[in-house]
Amino acid sequence: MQTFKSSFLQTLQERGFIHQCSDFEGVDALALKGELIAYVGYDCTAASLHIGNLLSIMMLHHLQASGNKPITLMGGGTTRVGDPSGKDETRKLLTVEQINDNKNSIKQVFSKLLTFGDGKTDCIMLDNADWLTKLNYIDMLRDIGRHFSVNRMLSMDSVKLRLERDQEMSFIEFNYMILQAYDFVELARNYGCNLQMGGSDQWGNIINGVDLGRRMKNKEVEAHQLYALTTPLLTTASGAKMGKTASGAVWLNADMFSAYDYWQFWRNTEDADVARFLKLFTLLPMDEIAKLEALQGADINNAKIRLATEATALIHGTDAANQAADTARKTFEQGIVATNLPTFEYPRAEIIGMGVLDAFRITQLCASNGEARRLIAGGGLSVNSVSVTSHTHILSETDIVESFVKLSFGKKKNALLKAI
RNA sequence: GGGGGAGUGUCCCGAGUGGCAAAGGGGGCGGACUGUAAAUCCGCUGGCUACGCCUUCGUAGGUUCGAGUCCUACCUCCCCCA
Repeated sequence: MQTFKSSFLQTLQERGFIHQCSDFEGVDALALKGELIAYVGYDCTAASLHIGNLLSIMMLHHLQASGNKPITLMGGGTTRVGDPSGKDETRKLLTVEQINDNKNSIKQVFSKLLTFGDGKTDCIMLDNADWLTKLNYIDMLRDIGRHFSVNRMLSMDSVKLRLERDQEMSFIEFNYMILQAYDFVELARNYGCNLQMGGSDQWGNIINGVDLGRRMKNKEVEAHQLYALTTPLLTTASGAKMGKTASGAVWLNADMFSAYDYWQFWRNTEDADVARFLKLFTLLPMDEIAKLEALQGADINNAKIRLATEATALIHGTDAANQAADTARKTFEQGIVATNLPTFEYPRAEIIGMGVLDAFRITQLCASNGEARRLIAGGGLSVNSVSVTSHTHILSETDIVESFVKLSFGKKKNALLKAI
């Protein structure tokens, strides 16, 4: 454990953000003077960022809060190439249109946690398509390519692992690290950027940028020392990768993952992870987290509720977070029908006489009749909190309580049929 | 260019003798126990108008009462030689 002088590194350290750094002292000195200009790059492979990316956004937030300048870099150019890090197979190449759509869709999240503008510590957003697409192949080989040793590139994890597993690695992907390294130098040159942060899987790519900066400095480019800082890979205490659920990733955009589901995701955190996540994913002061951390047994649930509400508020706003907390309390603790569950309206006459299989399919709780049948056989479906015992059950007048029928899939997924 | 090998249940890995809706894992989901946790145990993990029918083993044909399994061509990938 080292001690840092700057509040930036102190904060990152006590909250558990730090995995590796190329030079702690150098970063500490810059941070102390408020002269850090740090960037994180974001892939545009999906229409939303997910909680894996959230870690680095939080880091940028702490950076800004400590008086330094953050840069968010959209990978409009690099996404056209595809990052091979941590992937077994080549991903399908996205079209330029898809990438642009994704880029626009992703952008909205940053303003929740970062202040943009023209001021000294205001965040700026850039897109590496602006310079990467203008590169000339021969010039690039001469100016940048000569600084890269293929011997070394082959030894990078992102390449080596592919080769060891006999997995295909195309030339386009092989170039990814060069482009990312170039990004760093480009940002250093034009924006004074001096630090790149990212997940631990990005270490190799980031270091390449640092090295490129040094090599070019000796030659033609007026550049300053560049630094690298990475966060640990996020896993749950039981070792599973963070952020994957049955339906896929935990997205940050509300239209892809509702505030309620997002709240639920954090609410279902394992006991052993609560303190760690409070530090990483909320802005609660450390002494308050210490109090929550001290809770034992079933009281840990209070800490989880706090975690869920705080984390949801950061991304979806305080109102949405409180509403999600409220819905959860009614649904789970009081068994009351909360009306902001997913609701599907149908004429009263149609609901009466509707088969349960249809009802669960219509409300999208079950994907097929077969799935509904299986779950009924296993006691997993219920109507108005009463377990359904037969797949031939027909909804009747008595199932409609104050014009609602509450359908539940397991204990955690609910939907309402509303009679109109 | 020559020789050898591989592609299996649309989540992944992986058995598979001509009778196969296809072994076994992992993951996921549901149930029990709990605290909306973890661990553990049990069940499920192609579709349907459902004791029956339809669609699935790289693609397209063929042999056969019957093909994941045999034959032919093609596609993709890997290894060795040049």
